[in-house]
Amino acid sequence: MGTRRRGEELERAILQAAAEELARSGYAGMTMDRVAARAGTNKNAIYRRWPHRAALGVAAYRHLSDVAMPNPDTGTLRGDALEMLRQANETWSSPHGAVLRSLLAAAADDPALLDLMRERSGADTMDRAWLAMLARAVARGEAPPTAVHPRVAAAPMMLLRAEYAMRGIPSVPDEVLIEIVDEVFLPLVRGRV
Amino acid sequence: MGTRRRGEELERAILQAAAEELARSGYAGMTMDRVAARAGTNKNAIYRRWPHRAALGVAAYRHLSDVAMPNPDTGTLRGDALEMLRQANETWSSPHGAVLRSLLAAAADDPALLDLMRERSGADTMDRAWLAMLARAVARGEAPPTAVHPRVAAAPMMLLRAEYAMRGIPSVPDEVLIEIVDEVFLPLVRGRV
DNA sequence: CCCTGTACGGTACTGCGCGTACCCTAAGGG
DNA sequence: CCCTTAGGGTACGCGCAGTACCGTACAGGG
Repeated sequence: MGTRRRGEELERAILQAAAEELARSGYAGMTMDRVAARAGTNKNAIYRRWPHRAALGVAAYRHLSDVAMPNPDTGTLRGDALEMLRQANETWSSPHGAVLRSLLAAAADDPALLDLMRERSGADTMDRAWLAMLARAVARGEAPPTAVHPRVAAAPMMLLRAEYAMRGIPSVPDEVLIEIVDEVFLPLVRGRV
Repeated sequence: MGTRRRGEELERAILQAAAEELARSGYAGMTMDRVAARAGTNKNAIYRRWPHRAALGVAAYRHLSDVAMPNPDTGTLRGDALEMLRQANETWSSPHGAVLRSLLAAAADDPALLDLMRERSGADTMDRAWLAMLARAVARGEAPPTAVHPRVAAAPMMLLRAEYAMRGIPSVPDEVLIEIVDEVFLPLVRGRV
């Protein structure tokens, strides 16, 4: 048979297959044999590139997602915060987000996965976006300067994440996002004198 | 050999063995074979009582834990909140908490486990304790009446939980608890006018 | 244009863990 | 005292991670 794929081409095929398996069965259901079969190759070619399943999982996730970091500027702190949460909620509810959640869940029992996820998680970038948002609010006189604080910036996303962890999974209703902003985030900003 | 255990006695022995395995290796590392061996019996006796590993895991967890709900009354809102967080942190850092976290992690991939855990999580009781705490602060004139709100009450524990999810595992340092109280919880209470 | 090293493909195998089947044997109630 | 019931011993079947071996196509240098 003429064409035997090599190098880049094969690697893309494997990542594609792994991503499809992730989307279909989650990380727990992604088996090396099925990935190999779907890619039309065998486990050898996979293990020659990634040392274990966790590495492949993270690589496949990276392959299908280049998440654009949102940076809304609606003119009000409330509008910006709500927009950030809505975009995050949308991302995490999507099939793509299901993959991410599945990886995060698995990471709790798999230190290798946890390390791999931490660097790629984009949490830092997210925090910076929130801090920038707060700085703009301060510049507008909408918030006291003391509101620009890492814990304040990280709180809303953490609450949203905890909401996901508590409910089964699917999607957090918009009312919850509004409550997080109106009952927690804005009072918190206001209270930091 | 004269004595062959039956019924209640055997069941307690199995649960005890399962709890010890949970404490030693977490849920992911609790194997049916080892539980059977430690209990001095075989998998037959286990599967006759619980349909699958998840059921045994939850049953074993219940067997070794009747968590006392803390209800501190230090005289100040700050003292109460810090005490609640410290006790939660201690519980979750303990072997017992490790078991709980391990079960929760596994629950993300195992719907049966998730259902079993939800009823036993004690989240409601926890929220009530925080609301009572806030009500006392209001009575002392330490907080505005509007601060008594479910989202406010739930926020600190959610932040602590998110902190656990982010870091690898072991224990959240006390400084973080203090920051959650001083930089988030108290300003939040103050800002709810 | 051949020759050789390297990567791919095929396959088989170890090790482990869940869940099941089968058969023998001790308990203990009628 | 016997007969049903439940425990004990053991051996499976199955699926999956990761490894080993070997033959073979491909690329690139001579």
